[in-house]
Amino acid sequence: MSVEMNELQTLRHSASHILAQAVNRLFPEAKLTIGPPIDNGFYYDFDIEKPFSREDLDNLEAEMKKIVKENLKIERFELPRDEALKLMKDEPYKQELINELPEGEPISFYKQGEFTDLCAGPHVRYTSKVKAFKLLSATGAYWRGDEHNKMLTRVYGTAFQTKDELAAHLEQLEEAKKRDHNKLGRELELFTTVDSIGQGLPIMLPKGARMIQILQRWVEDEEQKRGWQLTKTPFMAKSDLYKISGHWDHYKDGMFVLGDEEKDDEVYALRPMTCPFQYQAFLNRGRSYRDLPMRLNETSTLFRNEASGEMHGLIRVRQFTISEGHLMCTPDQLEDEFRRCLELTTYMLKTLGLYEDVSYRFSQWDPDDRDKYIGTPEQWDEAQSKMKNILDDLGLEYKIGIGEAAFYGPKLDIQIKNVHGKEDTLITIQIDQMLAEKFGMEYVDRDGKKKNPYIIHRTSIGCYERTLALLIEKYAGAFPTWLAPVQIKLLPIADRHVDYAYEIKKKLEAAGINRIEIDDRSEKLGFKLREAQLEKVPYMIVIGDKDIEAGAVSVRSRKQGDMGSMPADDFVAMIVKEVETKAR
RNA sequence: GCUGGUGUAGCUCAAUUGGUAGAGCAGCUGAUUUGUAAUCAGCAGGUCGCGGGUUCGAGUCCCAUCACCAGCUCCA
Repeated sequence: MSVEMNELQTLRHSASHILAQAVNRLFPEAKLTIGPPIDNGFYYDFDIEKPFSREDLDNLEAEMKKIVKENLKIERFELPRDEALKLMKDEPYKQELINELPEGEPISFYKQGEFTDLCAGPHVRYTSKVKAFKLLSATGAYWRGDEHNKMLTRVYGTAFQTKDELAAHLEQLEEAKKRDHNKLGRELELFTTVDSIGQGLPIMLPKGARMIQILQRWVEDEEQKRGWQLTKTPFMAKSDLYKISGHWDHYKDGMFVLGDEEKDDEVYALRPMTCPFQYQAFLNRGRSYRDLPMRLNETSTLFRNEASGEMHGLIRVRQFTISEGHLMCTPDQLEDEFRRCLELTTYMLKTLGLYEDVSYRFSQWDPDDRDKYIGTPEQWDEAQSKMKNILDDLGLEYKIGIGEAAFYGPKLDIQIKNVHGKEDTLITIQIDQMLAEKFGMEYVDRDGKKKNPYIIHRTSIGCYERTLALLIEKYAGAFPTWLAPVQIKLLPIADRHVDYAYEIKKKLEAAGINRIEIDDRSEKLGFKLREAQLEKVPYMIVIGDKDIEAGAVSVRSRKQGDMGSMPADDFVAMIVKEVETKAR
């Protein structure tokens, strides 16, 4: 971390030390842990009885300003291990860190005024360099990111070279909040939640449900074109099924189990994944190599009993619907089929306008955490090297995520960041050579021998709820016309114009455009237009005497502003074309 | 699950040291019939998230619980 640190990171790192110094002055009982720079700022974790309040943060910020003003020199020095431990005798966490430094590695410290911290550096040379900073929040975080460890108090802050940059960043944070799908999606009446239904169980309102319907129809049609066959499988199964798949051993905490294992003869569970259900379609009869590749897709509703603190709007929920798919193939079909799965997701992402926003993660198992996975190290090596070859052949740029694999195999995860910068998996394509064996899935090969197929688990568009959430944030609610729950708002100026508005609506509907609203309230036109703008409608059509006379409509587009008057038929043709091409 | 924060009308927010809930917008009913950010008048709307407790009296204090938000951990 030390060597590659850029100027801004160095500045932020020093800001975190200034924060630690301020904490030392105002809360001398606090124990120091670590305080690195991060993407948009820095944090520092403290072990302290009572977590910091907003008021505490304000006081700390004031103290930090003092330290900056004191213009302390920041000096580096190194110590042998025994002296380092002695210097940090009141800092148990620092001692733990010192003890873990490998023999021979220098143990470096940075000193500014009365404050000294164990640190690899580098830092700015004087505290006065850190002029523009702000403490943002205080939250809990486990020591070393392990939930079995003590929870520390983490202070998040940010720092910039100049006050203007800081102000711009803070404004950007405010702007981001306005795009937050969880706020916007509720305001636009796409979804809501209800206390009595429970956490992570959103209600899709008509507009949100309509959007999901549009996406789903598009996805199912596109997949069908590409050789996928739709299945419909049950939402629940006996525990027997999950015992075969390994879910019972590896995923039970994440499942909603119906009944009591101790008392009941049979226990059911809602499905957390589609795999073992969809495999039954393959198992329906004997298969030969001629049946492969067998591509099965399903618009699949899943249930996962997420921990209560995990739920977040439409991004993390307990019931969701995924564009699921499982593909059974021979070893020599694997690469080509994997590529085709990736092409499909790329097509989906490009059409949605999210392609530029994603990054790729090659999620591998963690050999040191064997309990989390089924299969042997040899099987994992094989599956992972297969996947690596495919990814490298495709020339895909990816990072590696150790311990991020599914319990049955490695994954290519397509990651996306939400409006707050938090990353989630949008889409995943996985290679699995373990479950086929567990389920006795076989095909007869050319040589007359029975073999287990490779299975690709994949989604094309991800789960609809999460994808919708990202779309809300991407477009700030102003969806492309093909996706908009209301595409056209018709605004008659006076009552005598309402009939004509209905005529235009009929014309549009005859052409297959049916997401139309007529606002026939007796309000001033300006007011109606404002309302339509707040609803982020792509097209607003004003209808008055002149329009009726000319058989025209006055069009105001969200993108192009006032487009003037055009013949009604021309407008219909324009919209039809726009929706067909999914133009943004 | 953990740490912290927040719950008052559909939305945004008020309510003195504890004294019995109010405004704007939205909604509804009339009137108005309008060409680009708010036409006028009236009406209705809340067991202050839910449940206990303290008190003569609780939106306000205490306990418990549910939901929402940020972060951690976990994950699509």
